[in-house]
Amino acid sequence: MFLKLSMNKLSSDIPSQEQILKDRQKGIGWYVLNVATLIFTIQEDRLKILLEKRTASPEERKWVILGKFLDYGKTLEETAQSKLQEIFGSTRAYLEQLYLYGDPDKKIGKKVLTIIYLLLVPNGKIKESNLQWFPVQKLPVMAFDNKEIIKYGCQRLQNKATNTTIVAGFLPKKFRLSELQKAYEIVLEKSLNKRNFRTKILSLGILKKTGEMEKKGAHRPAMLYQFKKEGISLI
Amino acid sequence: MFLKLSMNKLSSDIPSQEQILKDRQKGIGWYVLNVATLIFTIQEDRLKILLEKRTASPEERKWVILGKFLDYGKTLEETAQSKLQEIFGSTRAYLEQLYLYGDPDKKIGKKVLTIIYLLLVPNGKIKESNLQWFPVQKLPVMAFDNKEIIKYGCQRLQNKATNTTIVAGFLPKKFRLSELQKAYEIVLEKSLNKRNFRTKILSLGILKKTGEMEKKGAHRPAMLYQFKKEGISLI
DNA sequence: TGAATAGTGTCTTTCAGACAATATGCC
DNA sequence: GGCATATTGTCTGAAAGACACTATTCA
Repeated sequence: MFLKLSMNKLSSDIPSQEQILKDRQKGIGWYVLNVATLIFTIQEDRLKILLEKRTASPEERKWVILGKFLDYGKTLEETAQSKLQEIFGSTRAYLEQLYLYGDPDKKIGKKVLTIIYLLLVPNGKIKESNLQWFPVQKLPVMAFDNKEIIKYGCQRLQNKATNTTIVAGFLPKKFRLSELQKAYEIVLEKSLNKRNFRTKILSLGILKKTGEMEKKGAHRPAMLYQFKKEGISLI
Repeated sequence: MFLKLSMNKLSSDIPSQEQILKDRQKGIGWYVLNVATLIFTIQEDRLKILLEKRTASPEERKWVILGKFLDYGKTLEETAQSKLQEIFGSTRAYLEQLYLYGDPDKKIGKKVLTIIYLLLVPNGKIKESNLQWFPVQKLPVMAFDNKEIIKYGCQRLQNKATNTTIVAGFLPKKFRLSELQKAYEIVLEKSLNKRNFRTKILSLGILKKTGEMEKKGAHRPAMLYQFKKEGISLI
């Protein structure tokens, strides 16, 4: 039955059974690639990650990292970002490749590879209902080994935050220096000295005043800054 | 013809044509994974990389990065290291995953993914004749986009050398401090102050004296050091 | 005027960088 | 002794860290 199917629908961009069998002889496996996205944001002064609830077994009702399989003709980045488009209706985000997992299930030979992407978004509203933000300090019951993957992602984020401006990915385009400092403090999980933070960040010459002030609350208004160029810099 | 073949040899660890076609409908592609290894060493006070000469077209006689396709039941690391075993008869090396390339050939949809691994080996003898060490400053004519990949690998190596002990991967287990300094100088492409280098590296507390001295040449003998633990540390 | 956050002055400690001296082997 | 590399002493200036002060808004 399925042989008929394969004859009719064989398209140029999919491998033939013949090729796969030949490759098997030569010790070459065929795989699907799961593009997994660790989508982080800062909400309520906490680092949060976006997760999805499983509706099918196995591990039904447990939570998982978002992911999407790679399709022919798409790049990895396009695939990772298309997730953002679905969820937020926007693709403004910092995006970075983290790690490819390819550990096989020794018994059957696993046919799924997983590439992890790190995405930082300014706090956004979710359009889908099966998704939810969770503080990384307080994750729900997670399926498979997803908890460890998140831990690894947090670690990389922290390392990167130590010597780059990566946390800028959490902020709007224009921001107060105290907002930037707060973002660092949340990610690094330690408080910073205001005087030293401001001196350091301004001495790098990567920020510029917008000229606009933000008046909010019963206190002195703050200058709004923005980065001179997109992307992250070393600090 | 090949349908018959597929019926006879269908094994449990390879995907069926039926599954691949179903996946195609759902926007899921199937790929082979090339595990590419950037194998670096230091020879004659230069950073060198191990390359292979192509014997088939296209790009015949041009040089390429070493690589091996991932097979079922193997891990990525195992695959990368098996290359070392073939070449040097040993797998002692520093190994680190760098980057997954998945940019498609827009016309046909590329079916090969490439994961780049970085490997540092102490200067070793090659068993195979179609391989050759090349200084990274003086690469031969290279096939495809391999030159850019090597450039990227060198950059990552340099970045990593700036704040870790990664260059230890080039040294034998026991070494002189001046050897270690030399390795840093070659990778970072700048000379370092002897006094400051020694103070810094010793203050980290990651090295210990072996008690052995190396007498070589008409000068004061040097203490041999070794790392307290395997792997790389921050500096 | 007081509460709250923005922004600055300045001292101390630490560390990177530079230069130079002494130590110990072999010939 | 002379050469070559190993090892150590010490000065200087820049940056990190800590503490305390002044500035501006609103209620």
